[in-house]
Amino acid sequence: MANNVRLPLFASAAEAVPSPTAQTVTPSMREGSHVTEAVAPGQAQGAATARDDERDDAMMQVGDLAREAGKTVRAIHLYEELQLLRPAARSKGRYRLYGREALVRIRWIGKLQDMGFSLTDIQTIVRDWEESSSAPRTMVKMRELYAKKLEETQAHLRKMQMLEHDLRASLDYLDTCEVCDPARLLTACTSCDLHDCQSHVPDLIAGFRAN
Amino acid sequence: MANNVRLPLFASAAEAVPSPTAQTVTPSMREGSHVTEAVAPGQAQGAATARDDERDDAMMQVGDLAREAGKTVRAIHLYEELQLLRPAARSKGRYRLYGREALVRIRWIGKLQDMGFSLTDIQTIVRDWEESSSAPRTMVKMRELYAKKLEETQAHLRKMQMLEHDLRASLDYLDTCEVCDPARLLTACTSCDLHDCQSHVPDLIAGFRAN
DNA sequence: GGTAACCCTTACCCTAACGTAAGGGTTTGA
DNA sequence: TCAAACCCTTACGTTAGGGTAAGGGTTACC
Repeated sequence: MANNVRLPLFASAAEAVPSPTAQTVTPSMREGSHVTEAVAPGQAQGAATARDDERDDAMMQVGDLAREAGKTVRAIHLYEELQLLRPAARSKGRYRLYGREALVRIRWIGKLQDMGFSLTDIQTIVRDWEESSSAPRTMVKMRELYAKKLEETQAHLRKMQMLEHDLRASLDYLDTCEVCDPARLLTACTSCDLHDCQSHVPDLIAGFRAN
Repeated sequence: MANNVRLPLFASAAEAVPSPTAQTVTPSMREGSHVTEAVAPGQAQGAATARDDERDDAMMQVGDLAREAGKTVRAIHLYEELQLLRPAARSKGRYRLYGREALVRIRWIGKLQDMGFSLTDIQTIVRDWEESSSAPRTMVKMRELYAKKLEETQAHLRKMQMLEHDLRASLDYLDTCEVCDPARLLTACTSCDLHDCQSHVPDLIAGFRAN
């Protein structure tokens, strides 16, 4: 489970506000379609199949899911290819159909990615889960994973906080420059004495001319 | 300057503890070598050329610099190719030679990367700096850049803190699993009532079975 | 029954930041 | 004067997470 990789920072597209161009965003498919329910292997079978069509669990097709999850259809296809996500069913014409848990799943994937798990890492997690032969043992395993990730996350937070501090220091430093004569060149900066903490120029400033 | 890209999280190799296999880490090159000083264009020329060989500013070659900066030689070559870093001089045999400012520069690059700037972004920054015709105007420009990045960084921090929270919640939740009977299967979890906050299973847990 | 808006599968494309290898000089210490 | 340890340039390889396009069905609605 490869660590030491650059992590996501400004990526995940939150919730994706439904674009105003799609006024008639119908759930695309009426309830009465012929549908082949994909019974999850090894799961309780005849549980609750027919009696749950009260709310908004009308089965989405992939485009709807993508919109709601703030992902692209391609991404969802990819997750499926990697066995991270399975459509709950297929329509007569082989359209993928999803229930609301798919949203939970996709958000879960997104959060894991944001924490720095690669899709390959997530594949491993999913496989481990599916091959589980003992609930508590699997849970403890997952706990360890999360515990480790928590530490990494905290380390990352500390690092980012230092960067935040560096940025603030630089902004402070640069504030002074506004009173400088626009005719001056950068070469004059070395002998500038306008800045408060003369002694140590912030790293993010020093880097500019260290070449 | 492309925003919305996944940011580095656990990447940069800090300071790279000099590996114990390299006991004889000599600065590799005696002082008296024939060296062509690369006079930075447009910089003060006959400033301090001969009278600064007291300390440890003996000119490093690329391997030394790499070690001290915790980067690979390849990375340094790349930075040079992208015009982000220039060797202070070359030896007679065309070896790159660097002073200590190169370290400042590399660390600067690293911090910018960690904040989410791509090398291409940094290229732009460097170009802007080098083409500057007014110190304060350039400084203000850089300030704006940093100000924007500070906001992004803060947003990222908030996000990561939420993830940290999610992780903690999951760890709490999973604590309970240790008292479970190892013979139980995951399918039994749906009817488990051992967890404290029964009502909402944490996202990072719910995701496991939402498939 | 026609058509716009979706969806399906397959498959090649793309970028960033290096990694790695090849073929050949350079330095330095024994 | 020789070898180990560096370094140089050039250039192709790699990985992750999708993007995009092609060719061809499906659905829903009029």
